[in-house]
Amino acid sequence: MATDQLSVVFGALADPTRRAILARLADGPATVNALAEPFDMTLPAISKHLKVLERAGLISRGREKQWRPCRLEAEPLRAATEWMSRYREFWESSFDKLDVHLRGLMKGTEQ
Amino acid sequence: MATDQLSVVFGALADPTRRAILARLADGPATVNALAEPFDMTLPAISKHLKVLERAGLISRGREKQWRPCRLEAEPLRAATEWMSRYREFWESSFDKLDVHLRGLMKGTEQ
DNA sequence: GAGTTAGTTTACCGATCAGCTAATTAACTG
DNA sequence: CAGTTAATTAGCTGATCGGTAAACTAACTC
Repeated sequence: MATDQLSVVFGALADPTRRAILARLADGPATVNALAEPFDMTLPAISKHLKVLERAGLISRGREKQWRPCRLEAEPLRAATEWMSRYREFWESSFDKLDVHLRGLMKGTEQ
Repeated sequence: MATDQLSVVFGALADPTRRAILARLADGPATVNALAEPFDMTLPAISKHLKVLERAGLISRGREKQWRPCRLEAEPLRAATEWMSRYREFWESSFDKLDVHLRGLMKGTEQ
């Protein structure tokens, strides 16, 4: 996968297990075992998913005794949302959609 | 990659070439060759990227003489944005961030 | 029909991904 | 210290990804 920030974030979100982990963390920090519990998957697999999320900046990890609690870091989602917001006008209404389309045509013909 | 709609959309966005193609299509429909022009990449490579975008529902393709014009279909971005909006409160302000964190702790201790 | 333009398909390649098992590290507990 | 709990690392596998070159299809043009 590409290594630019946006690609890494979108890539991290492109997996239902990882999205579910983020959803769980929205309720507060959790240990790796707690995060793994709902999934029919080994702990190393979860550990890898967490590493992907960490690389994307979507979680951070602490140290507390023998636990490494994970916490949600939503900041990268701001950049991702901002990128998508550029296209908002295209889905907000069919009117906008037509409007944008016509503007595109006008630009193409230099009028 | 997982085959659920959200994963396919996020996966399609996790590549700078594909995001650039979408940006180009925001200015209006374009042929495959026109889309390929800015990239130092062969046509089959672009063709594959377009297939990924099409599978995600982010573009549609027509037929006009010997051309297959691509057009932006931003609707899937609505669902993606909606999914992310759940986390908006986590990045909007540090106050909200603290607030949400405290709510999480309270939930954890059953108070 | 021959040639050209637009694009896709096929087959291949090396790299990365998502999962597993087994082994290892780190910290607590008796 | 021995044992347990929490989590990571290492090494393997099969599948997918992103790219290529070569061959092919489809439609237009002379």
